[in-house]
Amino acid sequence: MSLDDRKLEVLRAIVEDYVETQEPVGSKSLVERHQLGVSPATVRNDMAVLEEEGYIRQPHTSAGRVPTDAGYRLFVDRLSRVKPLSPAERRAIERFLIGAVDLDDVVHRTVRLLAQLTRQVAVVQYPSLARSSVRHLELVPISTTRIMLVMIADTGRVEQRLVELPAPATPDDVMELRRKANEKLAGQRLSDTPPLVASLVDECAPDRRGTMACLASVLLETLVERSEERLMLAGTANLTRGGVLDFQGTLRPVLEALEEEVILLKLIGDLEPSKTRVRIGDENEIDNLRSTSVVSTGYGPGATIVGGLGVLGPTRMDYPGTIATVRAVARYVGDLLAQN
Amino acid sequence: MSLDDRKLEVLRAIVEDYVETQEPVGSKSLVERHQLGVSPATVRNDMAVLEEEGYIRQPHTSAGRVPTDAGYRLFVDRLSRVKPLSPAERRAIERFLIGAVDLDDVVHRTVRLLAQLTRQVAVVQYPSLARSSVRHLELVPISTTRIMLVMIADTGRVEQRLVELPAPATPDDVMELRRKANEKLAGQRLSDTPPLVASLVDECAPDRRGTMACLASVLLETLVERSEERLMLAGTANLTRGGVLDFQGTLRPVLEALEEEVILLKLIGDLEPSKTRVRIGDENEIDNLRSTSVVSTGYGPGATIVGGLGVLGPTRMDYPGTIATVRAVARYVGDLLAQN
DNA sequence: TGCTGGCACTCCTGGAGACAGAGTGCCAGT
DNA sequence: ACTGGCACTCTGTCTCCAGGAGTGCCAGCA
Repeated sequence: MSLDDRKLEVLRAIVEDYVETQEPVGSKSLVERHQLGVSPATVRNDMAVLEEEGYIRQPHTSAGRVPTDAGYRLFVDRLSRVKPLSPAERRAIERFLIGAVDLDDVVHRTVRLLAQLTRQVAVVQYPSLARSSVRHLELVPISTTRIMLVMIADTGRVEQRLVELPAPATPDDVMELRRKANEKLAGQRLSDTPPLVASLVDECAPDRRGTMACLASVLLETLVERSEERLMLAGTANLTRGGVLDFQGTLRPVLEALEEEVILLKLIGDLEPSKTRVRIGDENEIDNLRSTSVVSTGYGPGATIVGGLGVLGPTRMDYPGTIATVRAVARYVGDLLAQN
Repeated sequence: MSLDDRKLEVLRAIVEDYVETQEPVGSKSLVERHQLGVSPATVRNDMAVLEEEGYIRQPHTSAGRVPTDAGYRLFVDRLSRVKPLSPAERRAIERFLIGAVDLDDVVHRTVRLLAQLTRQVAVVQYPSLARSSVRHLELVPISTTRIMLVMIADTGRVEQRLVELPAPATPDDVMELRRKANEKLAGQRLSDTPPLVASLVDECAPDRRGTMACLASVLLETLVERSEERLMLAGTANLTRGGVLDFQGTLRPVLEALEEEVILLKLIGDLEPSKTRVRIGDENEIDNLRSTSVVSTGYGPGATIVGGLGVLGPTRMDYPGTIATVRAVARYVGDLLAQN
């Protein structure tokens, strides 16, 4: 009982109409709005099959049909035509992103741009430290037992940590560590640093080795273990678009989920391939987000990926348009980072 | 036609009941729940006067009364009894805030704590740079025409800026500027730095003065003019508490306003006195927030104030409790900063 | 003068019933 | 295999009708 072409066409029409009108779509209006070349009765038969197969459902008897999560999935995988960005959108992206002075600025502009273009909630992850290389390390003594560690990554990300030393260190100690650490670590991926830091201690004069080892271990811990992901959110107001109709009842759980950085990272932080990923409704692992869809992708200079970005909205969303926008923005951001 | 004590007592009772039940309160239930010592009929007369004076109103004829913004204002100014925090709340504050390692961490914990305790939207401003002193300046050459400027303030705030130089500078130039700048600026308020930077250039050897002046001016511009306020938000999910009843219809405009940092800064950034400030409904200058109330106060180590924090919720809020919580949290945060 | 009980009035709320509209499922016909 | 027709079902909306809550006013009482 496979679906023939017309049935797929009917599904496509249902999805498109429902996304646009937000109302269950019936057989009659369907043939009126699309050139299907058949009568409503025929469409009804097709619909019955599609419902049987689980791609659409009726909110109640004698109402129109609404796509199910599976229906959207099929639509995204096989039916959606690529929707190229309008020139206006392209221009908007460029205008918005050029003139960014900072990594902070880039992320900030990007997330707002995404929210505005897709009219949904946008999330942008800062370039992941784990995927960055060390450009420079700076150690600033604050007191004898406290130093400020500033790391500048090649992605433009700058992290600072206040490091509490277990034992006092002289400024000379700190400066030596600073010099050595930069020699050893500059250009290295952050994830490769642990063995390097260890070897760094070995090269010290034996009488200073104790202090240095202690310093270095704290440094290491701070760099690697406390290296957090950061991200930025925008467009939560877009959740209220379409009234309380989306998000079955309340958008409370959605807002709650959006407050948890861990959750957001899970959503956009699957950076394996450079493909755009779409999670629809129940495909989300987070219970609070079962009524939403997430479109996410990785970005980075050239082919490497350093972070993720994406948008979140109701399952009833314009998938082709959203996917196109997310991809385009990710590419522009990548280019921007590459120039740096 | 001034209000006698009993009328004020009636107003207080109305506010308290309405805040609790979220339903218009009538004369009968009022005398049942409060020991007013008079009959419902008398209370009705008082209510008529209170309505006349604009402190309460009826949603419709023959419904109970609801406080107006003016009513809440009077309540806050003259009627609310101080509500001391419960021991549980005090403990929650302490437990939440000790163990913060970072300024970032402090702000992060604080904003979540505030949101959780007040069950409203919380906003915490980072210590304002304008009110901070320079502890240390670090200049890291990235290339000949780019340096990374890192400023560490006494409040623990760390800012970095990528500075684009108009002309190439040697590492020696940069190091000299770094040394001189630290000598001159350490311990100074950021707002006092401009003349100091100018004098700094004068002390340079004449042949380097050109480069240095150029460097210094960029430095100055970056430090002072691009010094932005930062802040953190939490608890937006709390806006959905109480259904769509609060926020006349939609909370859309509220969410929109909360996305604008400028607006948030206006809300909590009036740091003149160390008094807690309450803005009720229409008292807010932002149109989108006319149906909300904001309780804000300044915080800082000791008596000085370096930043603001506060919460935002429906005008129908527990003012005494919220005020007490905001004050207490601000004091704890101030103490925490003072220890640093 | 100030408080109280009583009473008529207003208005919201919720349930019941009626009706139009939209959409379906099925069946017989082409 | 598709189509037109028809009966059926369900929703949404409207109206109507009580029930209830609360008020405003008035006359009586301390």
